[in-house]
Amino acid sequence: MQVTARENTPAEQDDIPEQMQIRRAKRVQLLEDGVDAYPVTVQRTATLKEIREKYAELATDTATGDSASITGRIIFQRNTGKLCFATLQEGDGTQLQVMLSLAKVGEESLNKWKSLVDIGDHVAITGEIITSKRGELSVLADSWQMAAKTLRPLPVAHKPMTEESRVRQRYVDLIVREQARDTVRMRSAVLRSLRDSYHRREFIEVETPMLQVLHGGAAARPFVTHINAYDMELYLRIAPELYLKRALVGGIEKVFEINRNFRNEGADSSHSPEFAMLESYQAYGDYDTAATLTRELIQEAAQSVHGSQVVTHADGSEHDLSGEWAQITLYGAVSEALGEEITVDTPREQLVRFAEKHDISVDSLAGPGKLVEELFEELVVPKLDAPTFVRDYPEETSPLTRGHRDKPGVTEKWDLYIDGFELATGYSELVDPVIQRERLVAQAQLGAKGDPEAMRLDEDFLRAMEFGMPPAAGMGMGIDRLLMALTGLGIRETILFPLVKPE
RNA sequence: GGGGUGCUAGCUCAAUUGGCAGAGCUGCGGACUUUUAAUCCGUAGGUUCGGGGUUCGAGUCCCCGGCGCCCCA
Repeated sequence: MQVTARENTPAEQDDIPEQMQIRRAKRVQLLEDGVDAYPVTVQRTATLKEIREKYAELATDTATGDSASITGRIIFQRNTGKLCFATLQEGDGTQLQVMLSLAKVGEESLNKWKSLVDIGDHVAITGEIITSKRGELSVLADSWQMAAKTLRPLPVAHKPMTEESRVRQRYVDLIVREQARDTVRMRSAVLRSLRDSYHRREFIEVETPMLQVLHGGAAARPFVTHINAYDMELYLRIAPELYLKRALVGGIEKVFEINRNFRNEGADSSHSPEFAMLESYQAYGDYDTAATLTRELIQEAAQSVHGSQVVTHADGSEHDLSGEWAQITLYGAVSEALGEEITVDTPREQLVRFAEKHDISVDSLAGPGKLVEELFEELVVPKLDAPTFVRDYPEETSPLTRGHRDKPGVTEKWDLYIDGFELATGYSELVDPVIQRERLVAQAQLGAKGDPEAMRLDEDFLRAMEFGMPPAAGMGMGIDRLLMALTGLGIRETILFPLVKPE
């Protein structure tokens, strides 16, 4: 049948590719035949998955006598003269073959199928459940109906799309690539596992402000926005911490939040400007409590999505997350890497010499604590593949953290590293409002000197602290990074629609 | 921020020193009642990311811009 593009304007014909013009013409042809190319509903008595499960053991070349109405997107077509095959796919990727024969549907219906149906279209088929002579489970159509005509051709199913195309047109990626679909489902399963784990431990999930008058709770550059009603600047939050602590003051003793943070910094393969973050606080816990909880959350998530605490990454490598995890101290690890003992009392000049010896550039404003962390990141972090808690960070770099109960100069803080990147951090929280104020004032003074990452003074937060926050364990974990640790994927693969610059 | 590199048909990719812009799949026409990325025959499809320049001639060389990727800071 000759298809013409009769209802397209000349301008459209000039602008759009030939294959899209043809598909538009097929849509018009359906309408002229009195057929809705986008019916409000079609009959569906079974999913493809249900049929696959129910008839899994059907022998080759069998007619069941059972009828079903199914729907799906066509992903392959194999047309012969009087018998047509197509492979339908539904949302979870389940596929099922349909067959249309001249004998069953008649010449006119078969010709319409061959001339108006394309790969990518959603169709509805009613017919008998059979197996073909090659043994393929199929629905042999008595009738077919267009469910939704696709106007753009799908990419070649057996050549991978470029990474950029996959990210920019995730909807297409999801149609053609199983791993894209699996990743969405795995992320959902991980989030459900985390929530289940918290609920089993009687934590309460809350949602704290994402639009904030003051940004705080972390050292990061915020996104700035404007509220017309008050005619003032607002910030997108960089962390929920200061509000979750207010909740703790108010008596919500076990609290967690899973939501988005926004940081106006670099965007590359491991940093996204918006990212999902988990934070939780537990009254009368400390950083050891938080470490145990974090390990269990991750192990339970691994168990629920992989069925094992030994997770298999996309590249086939196995990573054992089971059992107790290594615990090292920051100063101990750096000392070992340097081959010389360093402590909180090691003078800055000596640390600078160590840095220069290992070709590590030094920020002229960096204090000794910051320098030790930089030495750690360069010399130790790349080797931390197995899950490792790194403990006891310098007070200088952790202004919201309690000083260590035994070791002067360091704080009760750990960072959790897996596969060489930082996945989570935990604290014995600082609850003394006087010390808290001193440290926040010092931060605000840094901000006044031009450090864009420094925190501002949040008087309302300090007022809350002055009402008394119980001793508490705190923990924060990047959800996107947790997905990376469980799958081995890049961050842009774990986020369904990552931010990309417009084309 | 610096360096390198890429952008060509709907998709994935070729194109020698600067010399007719191609292939596979997809599409379209035809054949085929058991295919599995069906097969066979025929055929269409291009602002080579955008703009400027050099040249008889630019996908290719130069300049400016856009969007990626890699490395470094």
